[in-house]
Amino acid sequence: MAEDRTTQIRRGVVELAVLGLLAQGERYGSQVVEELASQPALALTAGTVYPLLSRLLKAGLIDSTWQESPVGPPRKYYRLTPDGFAAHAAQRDAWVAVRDTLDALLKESR
Amino acid sequence: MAEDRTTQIRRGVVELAVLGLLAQGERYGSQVVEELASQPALALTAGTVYPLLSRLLKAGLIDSTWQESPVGPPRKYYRLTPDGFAAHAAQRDAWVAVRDTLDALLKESR
DNA sequence: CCGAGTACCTTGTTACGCAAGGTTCTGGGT
DNA sequence: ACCCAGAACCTTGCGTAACAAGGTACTCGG
Repeated sequence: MAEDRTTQIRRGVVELAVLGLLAQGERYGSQVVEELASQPALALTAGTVYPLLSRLLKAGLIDSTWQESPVGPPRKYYRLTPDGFAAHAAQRDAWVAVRDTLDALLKESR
Repeated sequence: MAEDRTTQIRRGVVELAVLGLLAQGERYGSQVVEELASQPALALTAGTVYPLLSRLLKAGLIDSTWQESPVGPPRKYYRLTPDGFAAHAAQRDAWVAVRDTLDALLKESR
């Protein structure tokens, strides 16, 4: 496959994106996929999101409950735990630090 | 090893950081390591930088020449090729897109 | 009762970040 | 002459993540 180097930039930011989304309120899996896939700069797929949700569940940063759907199979809703909110805050701070550092570095090379 | 989740945020951004640094002018390996290690938000080590430089060399994004050092063994200076400058510009654009998308997403959850 | 649509998740590949280890070269001290 | 400290280079091995592709299950309409 051709190497899409810009893909690399997305790496490491995905988890924060999911935490940020769930910090706004609970969502079910496909919904998370849909919202993140609709952002061209992120372009996430189900194959990325579901394993990530599993990992966050196992880490105790989110939990989930099944709820009926009016139009199809039941949906698994995910929401942040207290640990999840803490992780979200910590990662957001780390993000800001990296963002500012990189922006400063790129500014020099204009 | 304990999981440093903030490490993940650095992922994918390292290459752009090196390209950005070399876009400012040529540098030798240890110098790149030093400058990037001194940024707490990046905290890169030699074990990360050298393999990355090798990869960039092989990809033709940078090239290198040996130069004498006044104080020790010779130094290998790296600089961007035309392809490297193009990659730098492309990745910078991708970075801006991801950065803005993520910032917008995080803003919602305040 | 079967196909279309919705929703869930797993498997396999590839590649990266990083710690740890290892080599080579230079100059200074004895 | 010799050795050692230090500067500079790079490689190996491990863990983990992103993603494509594939697979399962439930619901409803015809």
